[in-house]
Amino acid sequence: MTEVTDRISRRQVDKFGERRAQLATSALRTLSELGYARTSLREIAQNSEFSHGVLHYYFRDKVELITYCVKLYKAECVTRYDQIVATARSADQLRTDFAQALATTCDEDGTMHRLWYDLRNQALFEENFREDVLEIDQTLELMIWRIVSTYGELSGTPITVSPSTAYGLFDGLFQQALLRNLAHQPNALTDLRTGVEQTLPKLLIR
Amino acid sequence: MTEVTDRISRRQVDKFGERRAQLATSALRTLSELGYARTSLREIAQNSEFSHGVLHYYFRDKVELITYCVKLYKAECVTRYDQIVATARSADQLRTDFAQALATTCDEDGTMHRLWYDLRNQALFEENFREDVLEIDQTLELMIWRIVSTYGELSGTPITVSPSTAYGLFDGLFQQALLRNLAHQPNALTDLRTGVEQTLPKLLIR
DNA sequence: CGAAGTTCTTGACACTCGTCAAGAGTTTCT
DNA sequence: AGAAACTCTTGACGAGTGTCAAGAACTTCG
Repeated sequence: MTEVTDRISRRQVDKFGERRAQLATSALRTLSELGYARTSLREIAQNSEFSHGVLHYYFRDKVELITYCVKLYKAECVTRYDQIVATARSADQLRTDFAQALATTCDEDGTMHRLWYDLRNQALFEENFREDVLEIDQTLELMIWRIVSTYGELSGTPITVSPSTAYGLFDGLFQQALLRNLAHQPNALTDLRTGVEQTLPKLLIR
Repeated sequence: MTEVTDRISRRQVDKFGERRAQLATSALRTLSELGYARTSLREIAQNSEFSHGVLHYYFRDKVELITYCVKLYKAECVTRYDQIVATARSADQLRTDFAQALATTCDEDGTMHRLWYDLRNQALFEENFREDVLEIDQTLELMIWRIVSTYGELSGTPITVSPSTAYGLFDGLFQQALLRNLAHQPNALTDLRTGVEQTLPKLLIR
C-alpha cells in the first residue's frame, strides 16, 4: 500500500493534484451548502462524479480534506479586492467602491463566506484547524489593510488603527450583514454599505 | 403517552422547569467544551448526573434542547455589562472600563462565547436557529448601545453610527481576539483593549 | 400501607458516520 | 501485445448517532 504523500511526490505531471483540487471543489460546494457540522464524505462524493471511496485515495482522512479545502478557498479569496485598490482615483471613490464590493460579495457569495466563518469557528474548538485558519485570517487582514492604507494615502492622512484592528472592525460589519441578509432582512446590505462608508473615514487621524 | 408540552403546563410548582434548566446547564457546559458539531445527547447526559434517556423526557428533541440552551445562555449574558454603565463617572473611565471588561470576558469566559459564535454560525445554515439567534443578537446590540450612547453623553458629543454598526464593530474586534487568545497569541487581549479604546472615540462626531 | 402518578434507567431500533480492503477498470510503459 | 502501475467502485466493519418504548425506582396522596 503506497502512502498518500508518496503519490504526491512521485508524479511530475500532476494529475493527482488536479483530481485533488476537483474533489475539493465538490467538497467546498457541499460544505457551503450544509455547513461543516452536517457535511459527510458520502455527501461530498454524491455531489461529485465519483464514489465515496475515492476520497480516501486522494486524502488521508477527513481532516486533510477539509484543510485542503480551506486552503483552496483562500486562494480564491485573496486577489478579489485588489482591483478596487488599483482602479481607485480618489479616497471617496475607494470608499464607496469598497462598501459596494462588500455588499455585493455578501449577497452573491454569501454561502461561500458562511462556510469560511463556519470553519473559522471550528478552529475555536479544534486545535488542528487553528494554524490554517489563522493563516487565512492573516491574508484577509492584509487584503483589508491594502484598502485601508490606500484610502489613507489618497486622503493624504495617516491611518490611526493597526491592520489587525481595521480587519476586525470590517469583518464584524460583514459578518453581521451576512446573517441578516441570509435571514432576508431587507436593510442588511444597505446597512452594511453605510456602516462601511461611515467607518472608513473615522480611521483617519483624529 | 403524555406530551412534553402537557407536562409543562400541568405542574404549578415547577420542578419540571427546574430540571429542564439543570439539564440545559449541563448541556451548555458540554457544548462550550466540544462545540455544536461534536456534542451528542449521550455526552450531555454523561456530563450530568442523569442518563441519556431522560433528555427526551424533558425535551421533545435535540433542537428543542439546543434552542432552550441558547435562550438560557442569553439570560446570563444580558445584564453583565450594565454595571459598567452605571458606575462610570467620566467618558474616559467608561472607555477603559469597557475595553478592560471585554478583554476579561474574552479571557475568562472564552469557552462560553465561542459557543455563542458557534450557534450563531449554525443559524447561517439552519433556518430553525435564526429567530432565536437574531433575538439574542438584538439583545447584545442593545447592550453595546447602552455603553456607546452613555459614552457619547459623558463626552457631550453625539454618536455618529447606528446601534447596529456599533455592535458590528465591537463584535468583530471581540471575535478576533477570542480566536487569537485561544490560540495563545500573547498580544490578543492587549490588542483587543487598544482596539476598543481607539475605536470608541472615533464614533463621536467628526 | 398501597395505589396512582411522576421521574429516571436500560436496552434496543434504525440510521449515518469515517475508514478500509478487495478487486474491477483504466492508463502507462516496455 | 502483456505487465505494471494507477484509479476508482463496491461492500463491509465498528463505532456513534437520535429516538423511543418498557419498565424500574421514586414520590405523592388517599
